[in-house]
Amino acid sequence: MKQSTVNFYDMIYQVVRLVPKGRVTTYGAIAKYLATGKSARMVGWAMNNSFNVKPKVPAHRVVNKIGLLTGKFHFKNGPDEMQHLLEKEGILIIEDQIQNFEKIFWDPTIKLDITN
DNA sequence: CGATTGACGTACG
DNA sequence: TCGTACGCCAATC
Repeated sequence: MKQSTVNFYDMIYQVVRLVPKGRVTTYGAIAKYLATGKSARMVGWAMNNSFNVKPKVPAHRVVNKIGLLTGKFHFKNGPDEMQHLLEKEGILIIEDQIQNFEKIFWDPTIKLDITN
């Protein structure tokens, strides 16, 4: 394990934890925020490892660019858990796709959002 | 050590 | 508008 890689993952975890309740962000947004640019895949890879990290990361608030719950199958509690958690936060999901995604989307780059 | 895969994203047809 | 191809970068096989 290289320290640089650990640091990279740690940054991702911190960003995900900053996502407010009832809001979601995307892998690409996080990757861009970390200046990794096109390496959005690495963000997803970090999420996979996030289950082994403490405190645990709310990975259910991270979806792909179109607001699709692509990573729900990776959840330890089962794929339905991710959608359930999001719905519990007030997010409506239909066919694994977040409704009003643009409205609840939280960009880490902004991070100062007033709409709350 | 080389080939394959993957919780993504963009480009192209 | 939808499906396919390719690029990124690390981890795994």
